[in-house]
Amino acid sequence: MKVLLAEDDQNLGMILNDYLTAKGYETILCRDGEEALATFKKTDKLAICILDVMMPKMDGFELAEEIRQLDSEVPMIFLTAKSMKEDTIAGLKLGADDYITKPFSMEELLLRIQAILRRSQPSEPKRSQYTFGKFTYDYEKRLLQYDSQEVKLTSKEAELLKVFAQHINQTVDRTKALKLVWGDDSYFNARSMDVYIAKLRKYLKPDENVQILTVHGQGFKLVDLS
Amino acid sequence: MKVLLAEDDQNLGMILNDYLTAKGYETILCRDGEEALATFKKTDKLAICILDVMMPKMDGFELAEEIRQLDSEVPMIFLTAKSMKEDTIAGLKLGADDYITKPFSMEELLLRIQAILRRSQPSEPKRSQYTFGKFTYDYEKRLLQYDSQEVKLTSKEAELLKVFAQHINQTVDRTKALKLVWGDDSYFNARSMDVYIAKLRKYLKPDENVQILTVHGQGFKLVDLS
DNA sequence: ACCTTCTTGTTAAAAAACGTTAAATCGCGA
DNA sequence: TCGCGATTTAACGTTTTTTAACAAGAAGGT
Repeated sequence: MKVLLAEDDQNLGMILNDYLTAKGYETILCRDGEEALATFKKTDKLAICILDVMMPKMDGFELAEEIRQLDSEVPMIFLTAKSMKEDTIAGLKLGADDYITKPFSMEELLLRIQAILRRSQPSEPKRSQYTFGKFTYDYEKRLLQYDSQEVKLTSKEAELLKVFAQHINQTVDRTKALKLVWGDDSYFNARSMDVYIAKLRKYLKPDENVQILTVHGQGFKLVDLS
Repeated sequence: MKVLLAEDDQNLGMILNDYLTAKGYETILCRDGEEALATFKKTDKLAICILDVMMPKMDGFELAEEIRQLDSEVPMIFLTAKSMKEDTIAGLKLGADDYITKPFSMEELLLRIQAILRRSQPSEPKRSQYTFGKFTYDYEKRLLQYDSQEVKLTSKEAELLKVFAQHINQTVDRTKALKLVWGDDSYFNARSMDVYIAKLRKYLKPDENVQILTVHGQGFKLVDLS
């Protein structure tokens, strides 16, 4: 179980790191917000993020916002210096699942982590195989199958389809998809994505119950109506 | 899913409000017992009430009693200042479903809300198909059908029609519709909505028994007279 | 009833977003 | 380096949404 730990205080960082490691978590400790964001982008299957609010370069709130853009599911816990009401409000608006004020005991933090993970567990496990309509899509193999037909996808096609498959029947924001697949959302990447949307639609044509709908001004939605 | 929130502490009120809103609930925050009771009376389909015990004008217990008079079903959770045994006992007598002592984590409250809602409502499957008059409307497919005709709706058209379809024969406030479809209710969005109302009316013309009536100064109402 | 003010209806034009196709460029293995 | 598939850029077409302007309707005061 991977835990992202963003804490600039060397001392507290080490303590948390050691404690959570001892409890069986695989922790990744980052010393500032930017480092944490970079780590988040390149780390798969993070179970939870524990973010200090006060950090150099990028504070916990900015960090949380960026992370939410990339992943609307991953739970986050804030570490706040005092019981600052504004802090907790700001944090909760960003979709934090909990917050804990310093000083706190390790047990307390652990309990909250466990409580949150217990709940977020039943949310579908990260697969690499998806089905929608009459299709089977294997992300690892980059293979989209229908009846006995199969199409080999390129890496961008595969990444993009994975994003939609993971959010089936939910609209995925353009910027979110762009950040997940292209890393950032520039104008040209956006146009590039439009081209790829067209490609995916072509692949999905054989089953009319599966469609990529566009939500104008917002994003796209892979719907399965079968 | 509507949640009535009765909490006089401005700060905690906002935190709860924001958190639950972020989690997808439609919260209505009231600052005292009387306001909460008034709100309860005029609000339809409340899923659950979260009541602070200590409040001005009317405390949580009185409020609970009044609410029970009006609705013997609606679940209630009490927020108590301390782990006061008498409080919890008194509350439970009034038909409370749960109580939680301050301070508590958001996570904890959410879990309890979910637990109660899970058992009080076998989670009705969310429809995406509606019928009114001779029409069939499928929100997911964005398809409005009449006889053998069918119209493909744009995303805004689809969203707006869904809002009306979900409140058939009830008037929907302008601001409510605006917030649901456009995200906020600015002047320009309001004018935009008027344009869309016209579009929907055009689509609905084939069946004169189905109409979008305007409730001047308030909103619109989709009526089905057949 | 008449006037005023505010709200809503209607239509057209402007602007923004998205779709499609093809050409240009990139990157990598032969 | 060449070739080739993958990806990006460009150009142009289409659709959706917003904005504007004006007409019509409703509400309230005199």
